[in-house]
Amino acid sequence: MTDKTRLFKALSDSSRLRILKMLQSKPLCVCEITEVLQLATSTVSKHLSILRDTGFIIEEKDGRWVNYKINPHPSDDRISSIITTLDFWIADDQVIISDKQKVQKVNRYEVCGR
Amino acid sequence: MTDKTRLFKALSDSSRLRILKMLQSKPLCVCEITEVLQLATSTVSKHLSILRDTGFIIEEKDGRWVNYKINPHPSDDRISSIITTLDFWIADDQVIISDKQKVQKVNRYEVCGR
DNA sequence: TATATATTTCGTTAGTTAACGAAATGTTTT
DNA sequence: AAAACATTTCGTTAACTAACGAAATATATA
Repeated sequence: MTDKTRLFKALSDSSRLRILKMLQSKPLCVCEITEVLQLATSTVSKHLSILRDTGFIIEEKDGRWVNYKINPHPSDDRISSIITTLDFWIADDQVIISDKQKVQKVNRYEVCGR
Repeated sequence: MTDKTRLFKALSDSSRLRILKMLQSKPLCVCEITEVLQLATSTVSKHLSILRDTGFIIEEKDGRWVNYKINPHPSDDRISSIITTLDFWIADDQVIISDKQKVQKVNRYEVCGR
């Protein structure tokens, strides 16, 4: 039963829901997500590892950056189901809308390494 | 965002998932659920209040018993969606199968008040 | 090779959650 | 009204989780 709850536990944190919704706009690196969420880098990295380990997202190394994006081919059908219905499940939330706007503007060359 | 995670938090506990699956077989009172899960009555009562408050189940007073059943008309469409796909999401788990067998046999007149 | 940058891992701390038993509440039966 | 039973509420404890900063790892650039 542990593995059954794991999936829901991954979705039980507002930061992780925000990350999933942000990644539905476009792939992002850790420091860009950190900038939007305003959390410590280590905290964001941990959230990303949880979403990756459950299969919601995948990572792609790009030089010194690690880009994360929505998993395009999850092995677990439940993951696909949740990802596709996520728009419906979390509709017009003010925080989510604000995040999406920030995602459009965020630039890793300006944001990172300060 | 708190209310967005609340729904997933409710599903993040194996006891609560077991309860939902049990109630898909038939309505049950607290002591019957307690007998199957082998937890303290107060613990089961707490789990049921969480599932009720999020809208997954409803309670119906029946004399000295309180029967719980799957909410037939949830106001939140996400609840309906989850309930209908719950069969698919948690398929052929050994604990769930065992629970369903126990649910068939359990009898409130034998189990309660010992 | 050394330095700067990006990310992960580790150890710690504060807040949250699930478990329990005891006490309180409510309902039925005597 | 009192006793019996079912359930909920309350207070406590142990386990879990998210947050952080510091240290470790990895890659790019000077």
